[in-house]
Amino acid sequence: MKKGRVTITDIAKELNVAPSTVSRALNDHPALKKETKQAVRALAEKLGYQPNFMALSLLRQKSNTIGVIVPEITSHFFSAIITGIQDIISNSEYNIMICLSNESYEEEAIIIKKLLKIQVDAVLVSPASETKNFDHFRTLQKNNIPVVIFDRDCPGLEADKILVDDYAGAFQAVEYLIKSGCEKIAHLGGPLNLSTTKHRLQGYLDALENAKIPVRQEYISHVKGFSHNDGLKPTTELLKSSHLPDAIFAMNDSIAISAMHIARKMGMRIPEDISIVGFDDEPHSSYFRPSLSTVWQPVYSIGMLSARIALGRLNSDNADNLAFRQEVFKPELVVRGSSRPFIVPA
Amino acid sequence: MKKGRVTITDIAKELNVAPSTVSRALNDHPALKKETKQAVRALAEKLGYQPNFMALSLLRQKSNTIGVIVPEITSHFFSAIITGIQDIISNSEYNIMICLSNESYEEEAIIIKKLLKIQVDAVLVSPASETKNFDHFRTLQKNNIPVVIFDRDCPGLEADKILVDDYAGAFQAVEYLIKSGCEKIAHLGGPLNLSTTKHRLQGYLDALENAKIPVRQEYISHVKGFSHNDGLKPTTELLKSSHLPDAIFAMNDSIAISAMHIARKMGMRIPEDISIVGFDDEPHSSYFRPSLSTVWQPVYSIGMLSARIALGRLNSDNADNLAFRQEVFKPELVVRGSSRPFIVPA
DNA sequence: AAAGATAATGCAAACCTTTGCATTATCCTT
DNA sequence: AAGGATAATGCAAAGGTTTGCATTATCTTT
Repeated sequence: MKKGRVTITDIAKELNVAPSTVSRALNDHPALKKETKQAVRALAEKLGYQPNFMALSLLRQKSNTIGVIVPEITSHFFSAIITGIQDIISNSEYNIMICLSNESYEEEAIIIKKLLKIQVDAVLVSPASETKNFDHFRTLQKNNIPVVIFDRDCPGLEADKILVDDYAGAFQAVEYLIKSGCEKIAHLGGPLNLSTTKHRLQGYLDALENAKIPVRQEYISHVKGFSHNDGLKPTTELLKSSHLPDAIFAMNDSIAISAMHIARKMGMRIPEDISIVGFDDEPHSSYFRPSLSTVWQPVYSIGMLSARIALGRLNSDNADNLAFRQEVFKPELVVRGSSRPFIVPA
Repeated sequence: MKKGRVTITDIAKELNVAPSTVSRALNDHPALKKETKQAVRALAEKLGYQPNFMALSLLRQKSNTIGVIVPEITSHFFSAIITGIQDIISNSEYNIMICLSNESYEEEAIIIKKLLKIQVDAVLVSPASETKNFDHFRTLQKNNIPVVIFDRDCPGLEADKILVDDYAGAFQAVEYLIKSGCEKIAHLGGPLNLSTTKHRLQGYLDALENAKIPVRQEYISHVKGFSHNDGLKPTTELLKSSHLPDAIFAMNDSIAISAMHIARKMGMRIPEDISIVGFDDEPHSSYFRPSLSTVWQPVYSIGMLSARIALGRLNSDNADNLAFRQEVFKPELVVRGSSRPFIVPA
């Protein structure tokens, strides 16, 4: 008995042919007798031959692996994007390697070194909230590894980008709040160096200005994290202020939920006393009471398109000179019970 | 200029030594002059030498990759487990490859073929709900790939297993409902071939029997999926019945949430008219109103332990003859607002 | 200084597959 | 039947690294 896997050489020996012949038979090379091909294939089948992936990788200098870097995976937002990516990539010859930066620049840099080491063929990345410098992404590009940025933009970095029009989403949400009669609209925002939260803030500001409502700094707070617990303290402080807001536009659903929680705890009625609008439209958001008004994003599509673009870069030979693509998805306001109704006039 | 990456041979040529010497220098082989080592290392550093991962893989016949198969990733449950796995593996020499079976046996089988093809060193898997036959996992084992099963058991399969005592969790939950005064307790269960939901059902049944409460078949329904929407119809039917239950024990939080939703829609008060208890303790569950009583599971620990056990198998040489480990975590009942209070007598 | 011991390095195979080029076998044509 | 054309297959390198064994260089000892 031979040890280990069946190799092309095993088949060659048994058939008294050269390994190259076996290789050609399995790859359907034209200059080969039909009988030879059939004999080789039959034996390969019989022995359960499986090509050695590592040998192939070494030969082609190609790992057939695509790296995906996300800040975290426990929120629905990123897990849904990843599902979209998976669904596209799993139908290709590539495998994906998911890495978590935990919103840390340092971890992100380490991940990139790791991906460089295993020689991934492409990288999809949504940068950590801490990340301000993008040279590590440029390092990938210098090594001829295409980089696709999704959701969170990297200003100044030349790369394919799949983004969401956070500005428009925020503007729309705040405009709606204003039209529904709110005047004292607060914003629970996120880190300022993150494109998404920065644009949401800008949308908020411009919607106010557009309606000639003066901006009040005490209505704007910047939440440290992105999960429920992170929103509790800022909301509490906001609602303890002497100038009580009549609406809160939160940077995401989790924060909006914790705002709802605190507001109710303080005896406020939603939406009668205060309207609350989130961002993301997580699946459970519609099950809260009242159900959460929010801004929907096409998460699954973001994932799929990012993956498709990466595959496109990998499959076309002239990929390098192709201009970078930048796609911006439109989010959509979903009005539910946590904000006052407002019927758009015909 | 040389093309492509710097190799060990490039360094060797420039220093007029053999590639083997360079290799030994970089690996700190004892039989090498200090000066040689230093010279090699200096040049390697200067040229930015990076060992070729594929060549190493080929040589060692080892991909340094661990496959992880989960049914889905959008629920908090699996994404938290994966985070636990990641946190352990990322500190090792291994990389992980996450694959989604979408609860499909067929996709699971395809994934395993793929993992076999890329020659992963180990596989962590939580089988799809459809999966009844485990031969594909045995195929992995036959190829000397350790398999670690987590959360969902595979009866009859010999492997390392990290499970949760779903039976105890369910029993505890239902026992509590009984003690809090509920008598007509319904169960929204899952697929019967899944160990987790089967054990939860059994815990429910035994808790009733233990309290001498007769089991009523019309109180037991089997939900097709695991997400909010899947629970709507079964709950509606349950609550339309002439024998209205005074409690619902749902197989997970999402289903419990949709049960809460429907119950309230039908005008029932929670927990006055009906108590509702879930399973999983997802982060947002405590933010619902009323907050959801549920059974907490140590998701992160499940992930970490699974990963540790896999690494253990890979690192010990005598791994094969080591007995399989089976660890069963204890879940914990978390009583919140969706069920009637009950103070345990001292 | 020569022999023997030891330290330092080189050679080549191994891991597995593909592929350009060389070679051999087969066939056709005159 | 011989020459040339063509069909079929083999050889060997390449991809990058490690490692057992062989070899060379250096040192020690008498």
